[in-house]
Amino acid sequence: MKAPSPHQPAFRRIEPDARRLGLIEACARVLARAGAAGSSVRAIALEAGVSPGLVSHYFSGIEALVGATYEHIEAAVAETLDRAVADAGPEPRARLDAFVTASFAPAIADPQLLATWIAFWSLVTARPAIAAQHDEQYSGSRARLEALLGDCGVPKNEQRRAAIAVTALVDGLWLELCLSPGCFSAEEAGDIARRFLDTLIS
Amino acid sequence: MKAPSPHQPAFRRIEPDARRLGLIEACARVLARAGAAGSSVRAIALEAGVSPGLVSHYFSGIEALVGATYEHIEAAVAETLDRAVADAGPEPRARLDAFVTASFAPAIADPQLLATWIAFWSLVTARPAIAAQHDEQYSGSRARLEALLGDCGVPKNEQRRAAIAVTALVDGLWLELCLSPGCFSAEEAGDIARRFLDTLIS
DNA sequence: GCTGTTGTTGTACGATCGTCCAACAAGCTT
DNA sequence: AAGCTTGTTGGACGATCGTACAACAACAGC
Repeated sequence: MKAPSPHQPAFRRIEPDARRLGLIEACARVLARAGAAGSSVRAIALEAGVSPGLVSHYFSGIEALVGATYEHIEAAVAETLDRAVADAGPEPRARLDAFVTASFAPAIADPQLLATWIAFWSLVTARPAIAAQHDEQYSGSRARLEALLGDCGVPKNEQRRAAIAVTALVDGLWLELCLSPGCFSAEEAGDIARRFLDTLIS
Repeated sequence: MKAPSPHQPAFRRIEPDARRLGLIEACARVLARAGAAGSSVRAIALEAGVSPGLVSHYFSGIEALVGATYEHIEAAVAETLDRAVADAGPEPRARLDAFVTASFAPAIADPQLLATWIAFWSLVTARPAIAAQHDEQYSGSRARLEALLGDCGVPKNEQRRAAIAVTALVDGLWLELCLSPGCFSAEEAGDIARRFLDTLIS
């Protein structure tokens, strides 16, 4: 029943990097919509407007695709936070406040974003490569936070511990904000986090 | 090749509640070992030493089994924490310290325990019943913490916010401790949490 | 010991999973 | 315009999934 139109291409060839990106973004959308259990190769390929076989062609398996998706989303989150810090101006404490405030903005504290994290976390225990990827992401995130804290006068020998604490508090608030959005508001989460920063810096 | 021994029963009938519990504990072990993706009805039945059909007989589906497993594990965790608080004696601050310290003890901050949480979280977004179960667990946990904080002199109008903060910090530390155990130690996590309590109470 | 109840088994079923690969066609090169 | 490269298709494949159900057997009551 294909319409034998004069010459409508059945598909378009796309530059490999662009195709990879399209699959990664489709994976993120399916994870957000259907959760980890409903994110099959076929569902992702359909979302990307592509044949199922292409997933195997670009990724060694669906776990590799989830890993790449996590990496991509994490980079986007980090860029969003960095931009918020940059927009806050030169004052160190304002930059730190901007960091935690942006962590609870709608684009970040998004239940659908949590789906990608959960799918990734579910692989951390079993797959050493995924665990290494998580460690790298965590230490990178912590390093940025240590720099912000250092600018606010936190002594070097306390930066590591302070960064661990702030990361944990922000992540814990973020997680709960995603899991049950009605329990407390993003503003409240930001207030809690900023008040904690007061105790670290004063 | 079955040994036709004179009369070895092929199976034993067990009281329904005990059988339910056996399936729940088997589910927890499989989740811990194989993760959410590897926890099939067959794997759980094998772990429980039982036929696959029995799972359908006791639970409406595998999601219901995961929900019941979460409920069971969460109750066990709460009991462990309550016991630690009770063993700490009457002094309010010592009881609060015992609560956070126990939260990072090996039995609680266990990567295998995280698998149950992740499997459960992956259902929260899509299933309203699971979301309600999570909300109930969270508010119960927070209520216990509010009482401990109140005993330490935290004013009533600050208890809610303080409990949210402590829960988030402890959960964030717990999560990271499970995901990459080598990054920081349980003792360090306890120190961070107790120091945070100092700032809330003083 | 016999019988009735019912907890339990084991399998069949259709659906869906991830992976693979030969054939096809889009678009650049000549 | 013809050929070539290769990105892409689409279905086949075996494995595994969750569920349902008829047959069976363990155990209590008689």
